[in-house]
Parts: sequence; structure tokens; C-alpha cells
Amino acid sequence: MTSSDIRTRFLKFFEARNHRIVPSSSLVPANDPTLLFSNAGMNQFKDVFLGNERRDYSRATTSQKCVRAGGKHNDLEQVGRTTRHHTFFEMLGNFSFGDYFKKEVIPWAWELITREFAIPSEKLYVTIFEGKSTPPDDIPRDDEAYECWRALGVPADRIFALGMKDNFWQMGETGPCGPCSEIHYDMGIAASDQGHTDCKFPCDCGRYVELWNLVFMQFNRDEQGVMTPLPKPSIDTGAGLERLAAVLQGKLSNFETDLFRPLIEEAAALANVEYGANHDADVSLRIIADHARSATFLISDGVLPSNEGRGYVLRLIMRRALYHGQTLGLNEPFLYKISSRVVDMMKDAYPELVQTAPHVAKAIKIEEEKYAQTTRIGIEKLNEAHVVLDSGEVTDFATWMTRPPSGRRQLTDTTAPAAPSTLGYIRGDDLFTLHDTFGLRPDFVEDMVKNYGLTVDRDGYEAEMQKQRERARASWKGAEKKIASPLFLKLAEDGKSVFDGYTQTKSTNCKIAALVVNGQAVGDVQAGAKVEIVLDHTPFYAESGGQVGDTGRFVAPGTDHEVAHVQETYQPVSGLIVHKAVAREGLRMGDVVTAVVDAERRDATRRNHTATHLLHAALRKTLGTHVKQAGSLVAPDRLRFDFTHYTGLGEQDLLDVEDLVNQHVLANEEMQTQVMDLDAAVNTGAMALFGEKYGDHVRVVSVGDGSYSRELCGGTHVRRTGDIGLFKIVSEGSVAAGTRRIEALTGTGVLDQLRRQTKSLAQASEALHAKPGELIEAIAKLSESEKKFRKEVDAQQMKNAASAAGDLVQQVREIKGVRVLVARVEVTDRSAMRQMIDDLRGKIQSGVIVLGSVAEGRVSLIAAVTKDLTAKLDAGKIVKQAATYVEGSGGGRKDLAEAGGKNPSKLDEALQALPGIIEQML
RNA sequence: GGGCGCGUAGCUCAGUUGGGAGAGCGCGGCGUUCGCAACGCUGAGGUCGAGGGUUCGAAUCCCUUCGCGUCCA
Repeated sequence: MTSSDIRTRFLKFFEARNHRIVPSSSLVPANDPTLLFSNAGMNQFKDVFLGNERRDYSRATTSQKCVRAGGKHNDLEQVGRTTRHHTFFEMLGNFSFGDYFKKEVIPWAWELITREFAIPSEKLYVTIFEGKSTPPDDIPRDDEAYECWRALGVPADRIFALGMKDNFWQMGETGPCGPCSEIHYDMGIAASDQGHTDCKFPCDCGRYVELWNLVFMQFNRDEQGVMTPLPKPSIDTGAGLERLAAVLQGKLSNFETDLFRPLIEEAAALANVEYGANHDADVSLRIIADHARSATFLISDGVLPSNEGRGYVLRLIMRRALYHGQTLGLNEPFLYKISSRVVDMMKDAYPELVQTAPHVAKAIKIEEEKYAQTTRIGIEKLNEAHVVLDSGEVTDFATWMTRPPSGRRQLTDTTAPAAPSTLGYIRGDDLFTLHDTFGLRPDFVEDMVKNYGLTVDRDGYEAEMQKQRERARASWKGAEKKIASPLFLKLAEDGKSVFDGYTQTKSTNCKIAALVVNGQAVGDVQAGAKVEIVLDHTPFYAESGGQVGDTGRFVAPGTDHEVAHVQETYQPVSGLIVHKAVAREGLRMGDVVTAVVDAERRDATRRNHTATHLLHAALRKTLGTHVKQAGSLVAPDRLRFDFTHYTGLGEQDLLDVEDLVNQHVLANEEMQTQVMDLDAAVNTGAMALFGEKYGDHVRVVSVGDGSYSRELCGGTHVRRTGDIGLFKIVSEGSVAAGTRRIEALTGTGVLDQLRRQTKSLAQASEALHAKPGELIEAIAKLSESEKKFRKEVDAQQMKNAASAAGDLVQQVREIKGVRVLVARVEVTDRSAMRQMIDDLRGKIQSGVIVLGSVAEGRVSLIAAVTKDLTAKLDAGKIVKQAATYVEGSGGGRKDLAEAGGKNPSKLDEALQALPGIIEQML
């Protein structure tokens, strides 16, 4: 039975039992920021189980994409070395949301396994929960499940009761939880990792594998740890497709199934090796196959390799695969080819792969090229690493490599493959730096140096790594999240404020529901007080979704008399709108005011918000659907939009995006907003933002008919796109690897910028006496003639210096047998002076030369001592002493030194003193 | 979020108490050659990422900032 058949038949089996076949959710959890990647079928139903969300079905079945890598249970290192660890896998499952329970699910599971999949029941074992009575827990043994299994004819000696660790499931410290029941399969003695021949269930040697876990959610655990039965218990089950496939295809290893074997073959063919011929190579091939699957699905779901978060885990996975490719001799990009094979194999079950395939291939190839570059630089750095020899001698790797083989080779000549003794090792701190700073993996270094009779100091490496971990952890503590003040939490409970500002900027009859001064609730405030005000309803938009909060004022009803000036509006707790204001009059609880938003500011903000949506859509159309919003700021004067993309945008890309946005602005399309429930919204193709939490009912904002842009959004927008006026990108840059940032202007912002630029252009052309249209030409001309002029001056100065030098030679005198030349020269350029002093040095052969000059109010001194005299005389000291006369200082080498000073009037004095200074030194 | 590293000629990179901006490759010219490669001579090419500070003087030291790389969380 092919894996594709298994998947289909599983889903169809439950569909025939009134389950809705629900598509796999994205590997990036949509509504759970605590989770790195989707790792179980129930992830997408978490809120349904918690009762926070309702669906229009109560039974579901899925084949869920899962990734387990990074985080706590990190068995990344195991992948490829065992038969059953993977970073990417598929979880088949069926779910009951307060509908059926144990009596239904157990017989179905048994039927599916033993009839539909025809697995012989004598090879199966089942487990139930044994109960726990140690306080605070008091959970009975799951006799109900036991009876269900017995009723199906499962012999009593095949049912095992296990404890909390294996057979009790909980979502978190609190919340839904319950016992589980598992079906295990006996793979036979050949599957035992430890060569067992007669071990009994539940031995964990690999012989008995868990096929299916049935979770019975029947309790709710509170903060005290007390469990109360849920009124409507639920079911959550999970069966790993890879293991089912291995069992049904009669393979001992998941890697032997049709899910992996074609990928392994592909990699083997590319590397020109044979699978099964060499243990290490086989491990590498399996790792490549596994990681190619993860990389393909993660990138398809919008993750890009990066230096933090999810993207970093992806990069780790990819680089592991690439490293193993290197060990197989694959030095050209290869992973993207295997990835395209993954797409072919999986596209029927996961159609989204087809659409993203070109992008996935490109992203992988780019990462492969980056990795090659990183490795190349790392290897250069490896040359500088310290090598500690067993003799105690320390050298560096490059030197070590150049030693004649007799100095090091005797060990590597031995053909014994696992000779543990070596001649020395790479120091741990260097090994760490190579990895930490240059990305060269310790394994890789070990492989590199092995052939030169060296090993690596893993302990030293680990010690450094531990320090790094502690540093990261220590700094993390300081960044604890601010907890909302209890006062605001209570106010929100008492009643949330209604926002009525989507269609108006002025609301009448707003009652003051709370006044807060310095975090304390008060009954009234005096004029002039700084106060936070909560109204029962308000047109003020509180900062959210990247859009800044409104400012404005409260006025007395029916008048234009300001009673409070609102400087900021924010949401300390979801649903509670708080106005930060200065009271102009005394205010008290229960007062009624008219709330008036600064409409001009709001209009500017609206333009930018709608433009952000148009920009988002334009980026996806232009660059590809991998573009995802990664952050956004909507302010009155500008908009900033962060999004995922693997490389910088070209000039043409930016123009295309700008054009597309403006095309929609000029089409003056009507904006539509609708409130609907989340499922319906997602079904119409609305873009939900990564990491955002949405309620049952969401607001959908569409441009025109929604075919171009449709997003879930709570912000304020223009009525028609034409209101935006004009859209202009002002900058594009990066915020993190794989994340780009665009800043743009709209409406009056564009006009303001245009005016500023026009003005500076006019000023520039006035300064250059050129027409604006000819500015570029004029600048080019100017810079060229300036360059030419400078060169001529330089050349002239050099020439002058040379001829002056000729004259100066006449002034040489002798002090204690040393030829000394001290002179004031009219050369302003430092390099000309150096040229001059060089000429003089050549002419006098042996001696001391000191030149002084004045340029731009500053003194320049330069001194030279010919090589034969540097033992007796130090140009640095000479020039330093002379500089004291002109209020300066200096220094340099023994043969050439420079100094500067601030007092030109004293230069002659300094020059007169010099012969004396030199004489003293001799 | 925290740390480390890098940014110098078209490319790859050197540049150590702060004191003359360099090499190799590539490019242009000339020579050698029937021609090419190679070789020899020669030349052009630089806001030392940007901004600020310290200093008589900064590629070099300090701060800020931008871009890139890398590790940890």
C-alpha cells in the first residue's frame, strides 16, 4: 500500500463517519505565538478545544504537516541515525469536539487498523492509563477504555496500563487534559536496536512501535492543579504516517518507505554513491532526504532562512543537510534538486506546494550558495586556528599543514580507520570562534583536520558554548514582558469601550466611565491634570495593528469648549480604549462629553493604512506569494512595512510595486468592510496575519471586489482608493536576514517631499549656475575639472618641492659630524613635503632634515633621519620637541616623523631652536 | 532579545604602539610573437560603508548608524 493510499484511506474512513476533511494548517502556527512550528494535528483546533472558538462541524479528520526541531525536545541529532526520527512528518488524526467519545473512537481505530489496513491483531498491543492517586492528582484508572478494548476481543494480556508519562496528556500546566490509549505494533526481533531476541512489551528497544495515540480530553485542570470533568469531553488522535507506511510496506525503517526512498536514491545518484554500501554515507543520505522535506515544506509555508526565530531553525536544518552533502562530495548546489523531488511526491496531498515551487527552489539555491561562501571564509580562518601538539608545542593550522610529512604524517599513513591517537588538537576556544563567528561546524572542522593527524578539543568548545548560552539567558531575563496593570484588567472586566469611529470622527453623548491618575482610579480631576480617560464609547482609534492611536479633544456637549486635550490613545488591555489627556476643566466620573478626533491627522493616517494594504498586495503580485507581513507602522506622516523576502529589491522591482499601487489608487476603487466569522473570511481568501490572534468575528477589509487585496484588519481606511492621492516609496532596506523594510508616503506627504526636493534642486542649480535638467552634467564636469586641477596642483607642488630641495641642499651644515638641514618651506601639501624630504634625503645621503611650513593657520613639521643614523637620532623625538614651540605635538618612526602645531608665529623660533635640540641628542 | 566578526581598487583580500593606502587577479597601452597563451615594461582605477568625536595627525582608537555574515535564546 503506498503512503498516498494510506493517507487517503485514513481520511476517507473518517469522512464516511461524518467527519469533515480539513486541510492541514500551515507549519507556522496561525494563532499560537508560543509554538515554533505546528507539531501535532490538534494545533489548529486548540482554540476549539479550549472553547474559545466554534466551527460549523464537530468532527474533523486531517493529515497535518508537522515539524519538530529546535525547542525543548530537540532530537535533531538523532535524525538519520535511527529508523524513526524525523524533522518533518505527517500526522493523521481524527477529532471530536464534544461529540463522540471513547465508545466510538476505540472501535473505529481498531477497525481501521485491523480491517482497512489489515494489520494482524496478534502483532498489536494496546495501552491504557493506570491512574494516579498521589496528591494533588486523584485520577482513576481508565477502566472505560479497558472495557472498550476487551469488547473488541483484545486479549487481557495484550492490554497494558501505563503511567502519567506515557498515557496522560495535557495541553499545558492548566486547561484540558485526559488519559490516552495507544496502539503499538510488534516489528519483530529484527527491529530491536539492542539485538534483543525475546524481549517483552513494552520494551523500548525499537521492536515495539507506537502506531496511534488516542487522547481522551475529559478533564480541565485549574491553577491549583485540581481536575474537574469537562461537560463535553473531546477526542484528539494522532498516527504518524511514516510509521504506518513502514508497517504496511513491511519495512523496518521509515526511511525504506516510498516517502523517503526516492529522495535517498536521488541524493545518492547526485553524489554518485550507492545507498547501503557505507554506514556513514547512508546516514548522510537519510539526513539529506529528511531535511529536504522540512526545508521544502517550511519555505512553502513562508519561512525563510534567517538568523533568528523560525528562520534560524530552518537554516540550521538546511545547513546540516548541506554539510552532509559536502561529506559526500556534493560541492555544487544540490538540495534544491531534491526539494523539487519532494514537491513532485507530495503535491497531490499538499497542492500548495505547486504554487510555491519556483520560490522554494530559488530560496534553497540561494541558501546553498551562501553556505558555500561561509564555508570558504571559515576555512581561511581555520588556517589561523591554534594547534596544540601532544609535545606541548603550539602552532597554527596553516603552518602545521606545510610541515614535511615526516613531521606529522606517520599516523595518518596507518590505514586503520579508527585510530584514536593523534598528534595534537585544535584549541577549543578557536573551535568555538570558528563556529560562533564564522559558521564552521565543529564536525566539519574535525573532518578537515583529521587527515593531518589532528583532532578537536570538544570540551573546550562546549565550555565556551555554555558561557554563550548563559550570556543569552541572563540578558533574556531583563526583557520580561510588561504585565498589564490590574486596574486596567478590572476596568476591562467591568465593561469594554465601544469603538464607533470607523464611520465618524466625532461622537456625542460619551460618558466618562473611568478616570485614572498615576495608575490610580479617581472620582474627579482638576483642570490641568494629566489623566487617562475611559469612555463608554469613543471614535478614538487606539494604537493597534501598527496603526498609531488618534489624538484630538473632548468638548462640552453642544459647544466648542474644550474640556480635555487627548494626546494619545492606546489599549492596555484588549477592548479597553484609554485616552491619555490633559484636563482643561475639572472632570468627574459620569460626565458626558463630545469626543472629537483630530480629523486631519486621522485622514492622513487612513491614507497610509489603505496604502499599506495596497503595498502588501503589490509586493505579493510582484515578488511572489512568499511575501508575508512581518511588521507595520501606520502613522499620519509615513508608513513603514516589513515583509519576508530573501533579497533586496531591485530598482525595477520598486518601480513595478509603486506603479501597481498607484494604478489602484487612480482606479479609485471603493473600499469594502465586512464583519464575518474567521472561517468564512479565510475561505474568501482574506489574508490573515502571521502571529495575530483573531476573535470569532473578524473584520475584513477589501479593495473593490477584493480580488486584488482582502485582509483581516481592524484599522481605519479611506472610502475610495483615490483618497490616497499618490503613493511614493522613499526607502527600501533590510531589518534582518530574510526581512525587508519599505517606507513610503502618501497624499500630502508626497507633496511635501516633492516640494522639499524641488527646492533643494533649485538651490543646487543656482549654486552651480546650471539649469535643473543639466545638473548631472554640470556636476560631472565640475568634479572632473576639479580632479584635473587638483592633479595639476599636486604635480606643480611636487615639482616646486624638488627644485626647492635643490636650493635647500646649500643650507646644510654640520653638527658634531652629522649633516643637518633645517628649513622653512612654502609647500602646503603634506604629501608634497614628504616628497621633498625624500628628495633631500637622497641628496644629502646621510644626515637629518627638518622642514616646517604653514598652511591654513596651522604649522606642519616633518623630520627625517637617514637609516645609518637612526641608532643615534630619533626623528620622532626631534619633531616632538620642536612641536612644543608651536603649541603642538607629534611623533612617528625613527626615520620619518611628523608634527603639527597651532601657533604659526612661533615656527621660526622652533626652527632656530632645532640645531640645538639635535646637538643635545648627539 | 544577547554576543562575536566583517565592510579598503572591478573581484579576492593585506594593512600592529595612530605618522607615506598596498598586493594578487582583472582591465588599458607598449614590447616579445605569424597569431594566441605565457612573459616583460607601463598605466588607469580609492568619499578606506556613512556620520560624529578624540588627536598636531585616524583606514587604524571611541560613539552613533547602515549593510552583510555567524552563533546562542
